[in-house]
Amino acid sequence: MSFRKLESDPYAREQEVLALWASQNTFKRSLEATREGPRFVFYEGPPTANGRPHVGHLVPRVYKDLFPRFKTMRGFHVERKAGWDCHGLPVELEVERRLGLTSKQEIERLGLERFIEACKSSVEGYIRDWEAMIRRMGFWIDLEDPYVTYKDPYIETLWWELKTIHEQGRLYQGHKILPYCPRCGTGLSSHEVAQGYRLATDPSVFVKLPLTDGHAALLVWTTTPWTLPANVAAAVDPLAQYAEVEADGERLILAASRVHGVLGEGARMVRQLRGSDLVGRCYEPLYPLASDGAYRVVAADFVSMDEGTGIVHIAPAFGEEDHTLGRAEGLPHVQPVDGAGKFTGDFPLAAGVFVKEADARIIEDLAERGRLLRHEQLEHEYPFCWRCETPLLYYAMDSWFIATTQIKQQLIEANEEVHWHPEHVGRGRFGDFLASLRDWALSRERYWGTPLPVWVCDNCAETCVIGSRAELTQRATDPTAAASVELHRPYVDRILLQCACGDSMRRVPYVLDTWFDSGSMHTAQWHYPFEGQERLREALPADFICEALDQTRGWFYTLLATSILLHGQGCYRNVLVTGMGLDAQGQKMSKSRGNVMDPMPIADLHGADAMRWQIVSESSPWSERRMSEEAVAAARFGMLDTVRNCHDFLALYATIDGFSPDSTDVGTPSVLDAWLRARTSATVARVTEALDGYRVVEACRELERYVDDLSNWYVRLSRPRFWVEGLPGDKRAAYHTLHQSLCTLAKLLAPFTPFLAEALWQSLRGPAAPDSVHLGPWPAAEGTDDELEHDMERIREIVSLGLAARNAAQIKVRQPLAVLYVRRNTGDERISDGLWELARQELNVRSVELVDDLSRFMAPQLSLDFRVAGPRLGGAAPRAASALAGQDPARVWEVLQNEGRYVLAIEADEVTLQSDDVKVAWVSKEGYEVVDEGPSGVALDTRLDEALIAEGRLRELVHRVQLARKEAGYEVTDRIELGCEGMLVSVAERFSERLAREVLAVRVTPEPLADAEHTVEVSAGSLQGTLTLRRADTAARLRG
RNA sequence: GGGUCCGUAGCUCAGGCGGUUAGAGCGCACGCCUGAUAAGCGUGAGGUCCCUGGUUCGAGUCCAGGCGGGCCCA
Repeated sequence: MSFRKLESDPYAREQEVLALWASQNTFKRSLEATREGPRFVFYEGPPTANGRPHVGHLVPRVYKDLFPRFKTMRGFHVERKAGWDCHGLPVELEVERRLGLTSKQEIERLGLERFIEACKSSVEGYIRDWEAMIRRMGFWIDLEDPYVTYKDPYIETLWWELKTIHEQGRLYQGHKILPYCPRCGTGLSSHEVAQGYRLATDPSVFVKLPLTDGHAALLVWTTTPWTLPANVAAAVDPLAQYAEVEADGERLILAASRVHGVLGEGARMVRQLRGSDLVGRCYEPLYPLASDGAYRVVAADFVSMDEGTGIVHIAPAFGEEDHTLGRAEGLPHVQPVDGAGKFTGDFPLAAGVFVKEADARIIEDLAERGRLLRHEQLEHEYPFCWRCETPLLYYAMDSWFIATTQIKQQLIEANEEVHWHPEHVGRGRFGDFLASLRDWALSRERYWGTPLPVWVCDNCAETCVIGSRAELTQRATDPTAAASVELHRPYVDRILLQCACGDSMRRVPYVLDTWFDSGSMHTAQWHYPFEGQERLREALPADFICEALDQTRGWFYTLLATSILLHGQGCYRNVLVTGMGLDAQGQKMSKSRGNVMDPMPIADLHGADAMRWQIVSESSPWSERRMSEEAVAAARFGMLDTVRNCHDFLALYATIDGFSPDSTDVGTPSVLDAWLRARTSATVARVTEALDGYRVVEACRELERYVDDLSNWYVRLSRPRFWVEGLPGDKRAAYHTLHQSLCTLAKLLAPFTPFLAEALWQSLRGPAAPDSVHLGPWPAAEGTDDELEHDMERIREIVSLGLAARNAAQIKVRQPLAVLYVRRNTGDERISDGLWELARQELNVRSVELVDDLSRFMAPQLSLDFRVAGPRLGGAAPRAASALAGQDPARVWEVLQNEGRYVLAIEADEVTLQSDDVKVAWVSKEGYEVVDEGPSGVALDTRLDEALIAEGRLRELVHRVQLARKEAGYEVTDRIELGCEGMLVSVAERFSERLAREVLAVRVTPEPLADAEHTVEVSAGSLQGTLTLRRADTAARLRG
């Protein structure tokens, strides 16, 4: 058994650990080892395989690795199946860019086969990038058996799901107004639209609609002038007050409450009328595109009085409320815009022009015809396509829906059972979303996605939903082709089904919203129900899922919705929501902003562990975090290197002494050892409790405090114990304690920094121990001792005050002092001698004494408080002040304390001072240095006598020799011969034995060595002279 | 406009049952230590706890309103 220093280069260290894990198959074995344990079910939220991973993606992934590792060490079986989300518009867009395509027409011209295959290879490429990142970062997830949403078995499960939903009567085809991307040529679901709201500048126009029966015109307002050609009605609130006013010689009608806001002071009231008075009246169309029944005033309940004119322009083709109203009112449907968002020939003024670009032309036309009151620019939030940034249009479209509103109550109830971390996401953001739930618009008119398994008869319009490949084969006109067809467009589109009517059925041209793919992973990852029935039963619901906040309406929702639909229950118990990863400037990291950071170079420079530690220790999972190389470096040097140093300290001496961790002789533990054991146990307890409650930062803070105590107290104070020759009981105890502590620390760090933990473990473990820290059990908290922890804290406080006193007195620690007086605090009596001894050593004082108060080490300094005494004494105040300065302050203070007053003689006069006339400042008396900080105070005796000075010189000399040894490059075990000269001789002779022992000198001579290997001049105060050194074995060789 | 979180030292963040003098780490300054040495320790400077008002003997903390920022929704 031999210890070695840990590799200090993070890259090299982590590569060694990765190689170890690979060769020993550690991850798989950790799963096998827990096979019989209780399950802790984890679901992997599949990364979208459409971009390289950046550091922002690391945030949830660190937690997704941390908790499974923790639970595994706690004995749970934590299966971790990887997953890849492969379909969707983003993939298509990327491929379009790569192939230089810009529209659906071009894709179809190219041929769907080539397009789909390009999508496939694009996805595969990104999966490989992700795999490389996951491996490098040490994330343990089974990459060899992932679920892949574009593979046929996965799709087959989705088909089964849709058929099941269809059989529940919850899959329907509807005609609804949907946000539509004219560039992508497809409608978007509400959660997709949610991704793309942005501040935009649009025209804001007020348009006049002259009534046919009178001289006034209705005033309407819109921010989408391009919808005006499709106007067929104007809606008013029948219960609201409207006003006919005259402004600039025109008669206008608008809501009474809007007159001031829209027209300002200049409008003159002509008459008041109710909204219901207007209903049914007709107006001159702006563009006469509609047939009968249009261009009239209708009543509606959604008319807002907060903005606009209180009269709403109605275009049923372009608004959901308009559409509903249009149906109810029997208004004609005017649709002058085609699928690409361009005006058709029905509207010659702007035929072929993209609607948003036609705004200016329409405004100009209306102005020329005197129909425009005014127009301006308005900044507001407007939805854009979340991938291609094209402004969305609201369009009446055919679409397939899942009637999720039917299961709204179940969703809400299931959500109440979920433990959200933080709680407010589940309550607020997610809860609100469920409360205002809408049906799920499922279909997309695209190519790279799960095909909607719906076939419709060409002849009789019979509809058929297919739920499996077997069913497809059975119903197909060509069963052989159907049996092996790839379940993607265009291949599957070629499969025709036999209709009962004798004609053939054709698949509808839609693919699914990709969120249905990933949201179905609880079921589709097992290819259920065709396979994996047992596994589904075991793994529903998940105990733990974790993704970033932006998944709230995405994955978190679609998982829950499909689970309720298919299994009648929710599918996750704990959700840990992480904040977004921002760049160093606080900007959200995104491809379009161009501020993404590649994790790999940072990992190679500072280590995956440092990145992991930085992420988990800095702030709570759900807070946003700025990612930067500097922050990672800080984690590395602040925490990880401190741990490494503690280990290397042990390794240095353990190697010299041949210490074996397996020896059963634990030596004779000191109070310091007892304290570290107690401290370790307390840390285990606190870290465990914090992780059980998903409070990660709290766990990290505990570990940081512990590592600080270990390094800056235990190791520092224990150093002399390791310098002793041989292996006495105290030294063995120190080895055992430090070794045990580091082993426990390795286990505690394993979920956080798995590489460093493993490297520690490999160095420290005995032959009987598990061959990976990740295969070992989580440590148990045994033997805490609150009283001892508390006493040590008190000792550290006293040491800190004592050092502050030395600092103030400017006496270095190397100079021994006689005594430190400590003002007694409650509980100080019970502190053991061993602890007091630590304080003596650390402060280099002969004794530490408890006293009841420190006043005898201090003297008062008195001065007149002019603010109090001035008004009372008037002109006498300055003379009183100088008289006071001439008194003995101690006596004045005593009298003031005892009698409350002091009589000052000033020339022939006398002045009586009261207690509050005098300001007092306490200063240390000559020969003492007092540091008093509220409840704790100490007084250091700074007086030196001959013996102390001599001791100080010895310490100085030892220090100089040690420095010289180091400069000479000697090993810590090398014996030396030492030659002293000049004023060093007297010190060396007086303390020859101690000097020799402390610097490992076999011989100390009172003159310079003749054949010295190293010579240094010493000049430290009165200590002047030359030191000469030579290694003893060199000396022996020379003599021999 | 609605929901939600956040605003504390130069930076990153704790604290948040109301209670002496508001903390930590990093950075900075000064010093110490030197057999962990490309380490370690101490001390110090540095704060309008976003603002305004309220409750209270007392508010960083509770309440109301506002300002600023993030995310989500409309």
